[in-house]
Amino acid sequence: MLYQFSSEEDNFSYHNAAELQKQLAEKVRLNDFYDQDIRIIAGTDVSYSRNGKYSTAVAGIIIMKYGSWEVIEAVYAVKEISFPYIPGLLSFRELPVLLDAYDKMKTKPDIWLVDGAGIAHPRRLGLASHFGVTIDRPTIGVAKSRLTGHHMDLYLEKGSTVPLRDRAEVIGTVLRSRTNVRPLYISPGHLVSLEQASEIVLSCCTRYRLPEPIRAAHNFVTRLKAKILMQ
DNA sequence: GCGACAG
DNA sequence: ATCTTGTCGC
Repeated sequence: MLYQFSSEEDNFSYHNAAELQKQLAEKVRLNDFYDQDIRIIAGTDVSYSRNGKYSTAVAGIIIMKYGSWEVIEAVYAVKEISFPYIPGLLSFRELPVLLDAYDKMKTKPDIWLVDGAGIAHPRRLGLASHFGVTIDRPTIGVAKSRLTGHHMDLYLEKGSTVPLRDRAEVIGTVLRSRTNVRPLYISPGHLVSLEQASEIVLSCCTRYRLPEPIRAAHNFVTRLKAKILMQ
């Protein structure tokens, strides 16, 4: 077997991993969309530092008050990972650390912004969807670049959007989160509709390209990693 | 066979 | 993601 989880027992070939994704993708729900007021929102990010064949991954989760962006809680986890980055299989690399951090949380956010794709994925199960189905909570995928699908050009003004399509199927929204910057690739992860996903992300964008929860999580893990590497 | 390719 | 210096634009 070519690739495996950090847990020694399970072997994972690309084929097996892809089949598992297809299975889990059937559990993704976008219709029973999230229809309550968002009060608490979470953002995730993972950063790495290389150690030869392995990598030390640091996953961070920031939980904040929606709108005021006041941080309520911040948790993190560190893990050695051997699963390589393979386009389409990112969740097998990042999910274990992310779930370790998740286990440390006290607060229960209404919805999650995850760094990576949701259903805008070859088998409709990007990291945000995989994570969402696993914890059975609403998630939205926020990717800084395109994994799959195609789209037209969009206006340079903040707030402009264009659908992201795979053939005839709409799998996400390309969103200009700030004027004159590269757009974000938004797709529902789990328990949110496609329309809501981009609306919610835009509502989290202040004066930066990244929505506040993701930006905070990114800053968090970046600083954490520097601190951890010093010891 | 040749490109494309989240983080 | 990470490696890396200066540099162009709002």
